[in-house]
Amino acid sequence: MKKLGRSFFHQDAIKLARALIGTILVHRVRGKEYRARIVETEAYLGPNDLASHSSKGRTKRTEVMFGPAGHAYVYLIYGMYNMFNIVVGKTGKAQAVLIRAAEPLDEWQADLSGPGKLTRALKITRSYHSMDLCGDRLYLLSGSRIRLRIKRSKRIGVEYANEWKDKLLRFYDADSPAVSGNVSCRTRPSNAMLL
DNA sequence: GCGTCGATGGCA
DNA sequence: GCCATCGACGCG
Repeated sequence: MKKLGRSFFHQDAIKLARALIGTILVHRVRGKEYRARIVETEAYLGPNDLASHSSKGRTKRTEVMFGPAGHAYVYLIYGMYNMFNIVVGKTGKAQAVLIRAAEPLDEWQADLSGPGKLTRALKITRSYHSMDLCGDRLYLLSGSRIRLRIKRSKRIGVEYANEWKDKLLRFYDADSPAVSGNVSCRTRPSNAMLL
């Protein structure tokens, strides 16, 4: 498994949202290392995409999305949840991929089956906003993609986005119990436990 | 197993 | 006054 570098993140948001499924998110903090396999993402395509925060234009919060790829876009939603996104695509296109769900790896037990639950368990807070993901603190590793079945659907929670609300920009591992809204992830052991 | 609803704070 | 959410509650 190789650390994913800058050029990986320069790909278009749709390609990348798909390519990120099965990769490993690594967070090193206070002497510990948390690793999780990403199983669900959403692509946000830039200022034309009414579901994307970059459609509001450049603000203090969205500024990082207009910069180079491979940085974190983290924001607070509903007063209590942090959303973790990766800035992707060509510089200035203001595209991002939201990381929505993952499976914990190693001996670590956690419920990462939703974007708010994922950041809470992985301890990704707003202090990570604009962090370079090509560093040593929070980064990605290529994962195994054999027998990977990726499905797509409309994005979650963007009903306000007019003609953009139904576009198939959510990607998920069809065989993962940790995909958000999947009831079986609460009644059945995770893939990691079955080994 | 479902639908509904309240929490809670930054942002435009 | 919105929200790229979650979890608790009531139902029958």
